[in-house]
Amino acid sequence: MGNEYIEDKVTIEDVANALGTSKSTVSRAISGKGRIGKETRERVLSYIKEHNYKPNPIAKGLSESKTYNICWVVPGDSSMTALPFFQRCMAGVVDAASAENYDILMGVVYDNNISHLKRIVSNHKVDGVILGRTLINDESIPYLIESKVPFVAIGSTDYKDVVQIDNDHFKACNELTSILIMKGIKKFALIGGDSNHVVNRTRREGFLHALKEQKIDITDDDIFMNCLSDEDVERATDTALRNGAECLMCMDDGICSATIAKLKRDEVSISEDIKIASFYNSELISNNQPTITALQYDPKELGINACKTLFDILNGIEVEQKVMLSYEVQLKSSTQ
Amino acid sequence: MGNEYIEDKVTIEDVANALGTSKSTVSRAISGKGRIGKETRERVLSYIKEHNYKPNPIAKGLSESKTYNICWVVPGDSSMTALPFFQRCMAGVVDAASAENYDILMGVVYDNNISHLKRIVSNHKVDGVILGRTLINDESIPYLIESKVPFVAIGSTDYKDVVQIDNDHFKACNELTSILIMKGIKKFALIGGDSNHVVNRTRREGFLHALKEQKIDITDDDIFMNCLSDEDVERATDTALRNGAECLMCMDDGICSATIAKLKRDEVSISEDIKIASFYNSELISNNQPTITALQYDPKELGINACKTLFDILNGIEVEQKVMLSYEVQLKSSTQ
DNA sequence: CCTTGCTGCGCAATCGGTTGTCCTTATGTT
DNA sequence: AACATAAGGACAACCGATTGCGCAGCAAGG
Repeated sequence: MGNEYIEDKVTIEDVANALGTSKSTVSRAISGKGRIGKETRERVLSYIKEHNYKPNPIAKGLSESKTYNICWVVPGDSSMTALPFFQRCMAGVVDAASAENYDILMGVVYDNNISHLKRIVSNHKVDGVILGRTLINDESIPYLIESKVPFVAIGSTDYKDVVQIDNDHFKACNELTSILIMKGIKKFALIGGDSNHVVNRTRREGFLHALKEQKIDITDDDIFMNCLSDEDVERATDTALRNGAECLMCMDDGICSATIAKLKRDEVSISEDIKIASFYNSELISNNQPTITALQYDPKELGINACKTLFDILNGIEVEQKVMLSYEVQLKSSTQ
Repeated sequence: MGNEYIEDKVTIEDVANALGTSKSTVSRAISGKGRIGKETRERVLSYIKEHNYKPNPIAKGLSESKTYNICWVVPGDSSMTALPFFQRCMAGVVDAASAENYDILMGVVYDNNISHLKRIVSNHKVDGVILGRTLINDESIPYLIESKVPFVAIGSTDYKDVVQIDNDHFKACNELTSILIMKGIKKFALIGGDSNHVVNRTRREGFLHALKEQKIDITDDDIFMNCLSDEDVERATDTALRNGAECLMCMDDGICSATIAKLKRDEVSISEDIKIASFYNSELISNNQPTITALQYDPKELGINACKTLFDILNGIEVEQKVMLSYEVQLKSSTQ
């Protein structure tokens, strides 16, 4: 039973015996909580360091009712998680969690099939949950609320009382679009992704809001949502060009990358024949020639922020219900 | 302290009290181990089901010296993990682990910086480790051996006594190349990825072995390793074409996808002007027109297999030192 | 000199399970 | 009827930490 590799595991009792003290003294020396002599404390700490003792988080967790684990929920369909955004965001979560001696447990949900998440939460395997993205009718949110597990959503949602960390996609897309309008563009097309994702809906709204404000016309024929494959993007691009679009607004880096490839293949010159902008910048497009006008966010920052916020909640610290992180508009040659 | 959401947690003692039995009886009813009456067992089980009691894995883990967690080690640089292969492979690991009530803890390593992995292992947070890929001089392997934690590597390695699950890349690449030679191709070029990855080195060797066997010449000028960016691939493609290559062998789906894009942009007709094959098939290239000759593996199977093998090790079951999973050669129009 | 108060530390209970041991019954054998 | 045997279940120890409580020792105050 158990694993033999733990054979050389040092317990708090071993340390206590070796030092001729009690377990409580060792525990207090480590935590710094409770009353303990300065000298004793240092003696314990130096012994621990030397013998490489690490408290068993399982035992620690049992007595503290903690797991020292956080569930990171990602969609199981690879299309999203494969994006650099997600990788960076997770890196941020991992870093921030590690700093608090926490680890990341993968929760994989398929669209709205949240059985894996349910198993993890109902088994009490985590202290909190970070949702990697939000859907329009996200079943995981009501479930998490009902189960009372603390959680933070990366992305926005209409559910009430949900702590959300997000970039201000509405404002960003609105601003970028407005700038392009100022530059004289009058006919836009939007090539968008899965409309089931909140972020995509918000980006569309920010975009449309700018058009409305500046009284630029657009019809549904110029809006191509749910472009999930390269073929979808190609079809959308073809139609948009035929409809006389002056500028293609790509909803994310994946779509933009596919759009660029399509345009190059057709020898449509970016900036001369057609302008193009992306609502999200990443290495998928950042090395392109000509350079691409895009919105820049910091996904790692997003992950770090979400994780830190979750820790605040776990520690009973009041947190803001909704935090909007900054963004940057990067005007490049593709819209010159 | 702790989390309030656990407030409604039902413990084994609650169940025992409600049924007028002892904790041990409940425990034995659940595990099926030890002596327990059939009737009692069913009474307990039905109560548990009805009241949705789930044993606390932390407590269970403490008494069994288990964590019910497995560390899934992935490279932190997004280039690899972003590939569909990795996503599928992880899905397999998650599925197989879930089936045994195990969960996946993320271990993120940056090239050979394995501090995160070390923290997880030395903190005893997992029962075993699955390495998502192997490097030529993989520092994580000697560390894992030394720490005595059971682990399985997806991919091959020269380190001794390491349990490895892999596709037979050597044989597969050798076979595909041989077939293409039979079809009359005499001048190949290889566009390859990071030579620090074992899989890439093995694919190259399988490829070269076929050429040698069939006495087809190739020089270092026709082998382009370490193509990490699209630009690298484009440069390699240009040079290969100039050198008179008849067939471009792409080492993986990412490279192949970039190669296809480059060829289309240059209006080089695939199959007519140049033949092309990929050592790995995925949706990055599977929808292409013309269809692409490629090697097909089952990454999910790989993940499942690795996880099951790890469980065997944990359960003291003898396992094969090295398992090679099957592959399939898919001849399509790109090499007609 | 006795009381008060504080400090440092050990004892033991606790977290929620698992499992070896022992006691009580029911069953089977002669 | 007497006894051996097995089965079912309760008890308590244990996994490795944390933490409330209490006790000893010492300094300060009256």
